[in-house]
Amino acid sequence: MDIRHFRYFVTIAETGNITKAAEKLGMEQPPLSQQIRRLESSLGVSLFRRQPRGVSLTEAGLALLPHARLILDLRRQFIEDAHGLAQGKKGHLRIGLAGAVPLLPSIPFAIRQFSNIAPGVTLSLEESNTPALCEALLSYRMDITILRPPVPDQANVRVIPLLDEPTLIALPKGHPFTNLPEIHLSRLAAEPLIIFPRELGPGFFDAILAAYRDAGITPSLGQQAPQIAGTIPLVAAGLGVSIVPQSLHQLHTGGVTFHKIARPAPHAALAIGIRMGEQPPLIHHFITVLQQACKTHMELPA
Amino acid sequence: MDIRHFRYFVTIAETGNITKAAEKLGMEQPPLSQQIRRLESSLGVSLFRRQPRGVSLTEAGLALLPHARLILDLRRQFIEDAHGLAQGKKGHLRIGLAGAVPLLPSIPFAIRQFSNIAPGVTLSLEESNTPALCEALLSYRMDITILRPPVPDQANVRVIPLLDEPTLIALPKGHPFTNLPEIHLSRLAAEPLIIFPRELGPGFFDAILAAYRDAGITPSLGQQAPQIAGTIPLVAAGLGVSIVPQSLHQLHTGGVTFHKIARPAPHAALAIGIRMGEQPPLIHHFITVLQQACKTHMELPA
DNA sequence: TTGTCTCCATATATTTTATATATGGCTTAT
DNA sequence: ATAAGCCATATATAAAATATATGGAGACAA
Repeated sequence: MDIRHFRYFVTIAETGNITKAAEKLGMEQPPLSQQIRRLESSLGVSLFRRQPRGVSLTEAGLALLPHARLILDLRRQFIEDAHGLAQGKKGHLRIGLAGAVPLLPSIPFAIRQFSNIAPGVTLSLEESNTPALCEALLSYRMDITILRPPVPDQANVRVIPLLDEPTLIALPKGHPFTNLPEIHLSRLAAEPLIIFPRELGPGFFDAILAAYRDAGITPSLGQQAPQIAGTIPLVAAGLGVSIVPQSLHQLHTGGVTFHKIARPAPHAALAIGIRMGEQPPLIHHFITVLQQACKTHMELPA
Repeated sequence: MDIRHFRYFVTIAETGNITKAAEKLGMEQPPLSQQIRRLESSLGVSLFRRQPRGVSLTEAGLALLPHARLILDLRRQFIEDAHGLAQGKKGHLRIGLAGAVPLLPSIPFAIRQFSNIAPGVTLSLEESNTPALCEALLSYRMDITILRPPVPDQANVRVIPLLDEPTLIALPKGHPFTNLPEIHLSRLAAEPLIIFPRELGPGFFDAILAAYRDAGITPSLGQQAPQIAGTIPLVAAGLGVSIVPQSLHQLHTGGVTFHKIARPAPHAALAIGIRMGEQPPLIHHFITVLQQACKTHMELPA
């Protein structure tokens, strides 16, 4: 009982004539006769009545015909689904986002755009830190990530630069520098720096430290926040200042003001991370949409 | 994309290990690897990720797996249905009944009993005259008939005697003979005989005529009724008398009384009619139930 | 009725296809 | 470092479906 047999059965039932059915099936009559007989004997039922001018369905055949059609239909659907998945028109994408990435307008924009373009694709989003994202990626719990380079194992994760986000200084409300149009890092020498821990975001951490160094000072490290957005409440509490990606200015939690940084200012790099060597069409599409969105969306009002 | 491939796919997905899956499938590992690779290339999707310690489903594979399971299930159901049909446990039976047969208690009784025994079988009933039943039988519009022999083409219809039903005389209400315990046919010589036309029921017709002849008289033929039960209103209208199968006494249409016939009395023979040479289990079962019901149900109160 | 035509069944040969066997390479575990 | 597990490849074998050739039974027309 193979797919082939279902097709034979249905075609013969439709033509009522083994010879013509064979022609329709692109084969000769004897093998078709043989296969149908074999099918009937294996099922233990006669599907057709052999008549002088052709064949006609028996009661059993009539009863089973819709069932056979259904199976053929489902098989066709299966194959179509597979092709859809192959072309990235259908499927599911598990997206991992580094801290505060959803606050960056171009990312949600790109995601919305992608779901419009590929309505057959379902998405799931998860926010985490860069090392955890890499691990999830490599253990196939995620399909694509937007992270803050560098990544722990360059060998297995392919990193595609996406954009460089400017950073802002976050000051507690009422801080003396609040009125300055832009602040040079050197003026922060005396303030404890609240920062996202290096092990959770080495790229961002190092960029900030490098900027301090370029400004000729060494920051006094204050408390650490387990998430990038978590630095804001600490600043609001007066525990120090922080350097954060520009997108965080969208967090309208009272008690904190954001300020431009005079050059040299650190940048928060964002990149796409995918498994090395892989690039299914679904992921490829998504990357294209992301890059496009980041190019056209040169947004981020200060 | 064959049934086999679906099974391979599902089994590998379940074991996560091609070698073990092959064992489970009763085959060796290389052909299984080969078939899955062929399947993947024909679908254009990778179903599995080859990993050092086995294989794991890709997103596409995960998405397609339930679909494959469904198809395998439906195929199994198909085969089970076919076997059910083969054994007469499932299916449909188109039953043709000669005129007034449903009035005979043992027939509906048998039908009810059969639907209890074989709940998977659906039944359809149709009442018609014997020649029409035979034709429907031979053109496969019916599967089994209960008719009044003889039948037109003995060659193609197999007739299995079922029972001999006594007949009654139907008199218009108030007829002088109404009070007699039983009536000899000879006393009906003067009464027009309302009868079911010979072309629609030769067996019954001839049996009545033979009884008249045996009684030494010739009936004066009155109006004909297109159905056996149709004779009753004609009798009630005073157009004559009629000889009817005993079961018709159940028709409580006013204006007619039924009376025993003194011997020699005609009998209305009932028989099962099926297509010559065929006897699917479903029909065989039904015949058995019918015969049993007619034996135990030696009913028919006068 | 006879001849012819249509259509299915059977028999044999051929080809295709799947499978088994043997082996190699890669990765993980001990 | 060595062994074990697992998948891939190559070749050979076996099984299967199919094509070709032919026969037979019934239907239809003359």
